[in-house]
Amino acid sequence: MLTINWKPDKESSIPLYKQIIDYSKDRMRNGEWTIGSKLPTQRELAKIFEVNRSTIVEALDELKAEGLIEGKSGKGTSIVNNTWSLLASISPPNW
Amino acid sequence: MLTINWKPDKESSIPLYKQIIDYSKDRMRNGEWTIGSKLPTQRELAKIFEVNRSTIVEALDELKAEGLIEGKSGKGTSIVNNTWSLLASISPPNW
Amino acid sequence: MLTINWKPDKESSIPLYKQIIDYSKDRMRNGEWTIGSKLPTQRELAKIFEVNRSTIVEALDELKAEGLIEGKSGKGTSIVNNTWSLLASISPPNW
Amino acid sequence: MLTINWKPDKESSIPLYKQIIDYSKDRMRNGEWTIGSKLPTQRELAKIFEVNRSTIVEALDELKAEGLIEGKSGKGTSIVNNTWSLLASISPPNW
DNA sequence: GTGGTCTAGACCACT
DNA sequence: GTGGTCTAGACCACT
Repeated sequence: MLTINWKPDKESSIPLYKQIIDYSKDRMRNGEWTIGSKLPTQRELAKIFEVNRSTIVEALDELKAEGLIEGKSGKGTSIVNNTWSLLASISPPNW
Repeated sequence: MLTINWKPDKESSIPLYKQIIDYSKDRMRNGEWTIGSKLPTQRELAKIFEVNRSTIVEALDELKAEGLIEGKSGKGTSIVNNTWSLLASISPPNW
Repeated sequence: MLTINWKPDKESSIPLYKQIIDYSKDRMRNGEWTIGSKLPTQRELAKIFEVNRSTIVEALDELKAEGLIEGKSGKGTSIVNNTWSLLASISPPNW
Repeated sequence: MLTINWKPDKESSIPLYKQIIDYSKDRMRNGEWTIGSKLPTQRELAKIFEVNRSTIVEALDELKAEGLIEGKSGKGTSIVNNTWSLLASISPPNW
């Protein structure tokens, strides 16, 4: 299980769910969140980040849509990392 | 009639109507917009600032509420400046 | 113009827009809000009730759907009361 | 789950939420959306129609008020069709 | 000026 | 997970 000691900035003009997405991607890029590792449950994440669980759902939805994580009902959410997607969001390749 | 060559920044995270309020207060503080001078019509302001007229109405509403301007139906809007109000919004007096 | 000195209860489990609908219907039933009288503007109601204008719009939408009020762009909202509709919503007649 | 391949026309002068209401009623009239079938989630509909979820909610609110659909927290929205209501909105009977 | 429409974002209740 | 509620902000049409 991943450990997290960070909170989104509620004063920031960047939406909470986007801050969470960015934070998660950073962790994956850094290799801190490796493929196969499991995320805390949505309820736990909500407590850790001190946001509503719906905000967590919104962030995870996007990460799922980008193929970075995978959630199976009742089995938690895991990193299925996709290096290409992450690289692409930094700077597009010039092939 | 006052001349204006400034536009709010549509990319800013500061709401358009707030940028317009701030800009107006600055002009009054600077003494560029003196008591008694008339503002362009709402429609003209909308064109000048490149925003919707409703956004102008919203900004003028607040300036009116603060007693800085006064609008009479069919007679345009004029500065009735209130130095105290403006000072107050910089730093509160310590009486 | 109707005078209002009431605010919805933000702590209540009843949604704000529903409290506003109920309050409005009560005023009409009591005959305090008579046919033809004009409501304050949506923006004023928002200030009076200390809610967002969207919440006002949501409440007025329902009253409109029930044929109790009528809103005209640029001309405000008026009571067009329908006694039958109001009675029906208290208790169904037993004919 | 119902399949949808249609989008409201953003250029139309008919409000988006009204287009969505009309489209939905047509589907029900045609018998394509049968009683008991489930609609996609509000968030999915928003993506499909390329509008904000609030616009979806506005449309569903009306369909709900007309008794055509029913939404249950955490359980999605289903068609509870009311043929009379639909017929009535095409042309009133001449009894 | 004002009602109407729409977007973006967030939280809650209930499952 | 999903419907329901609410806020803040902006634009448009019509007067």
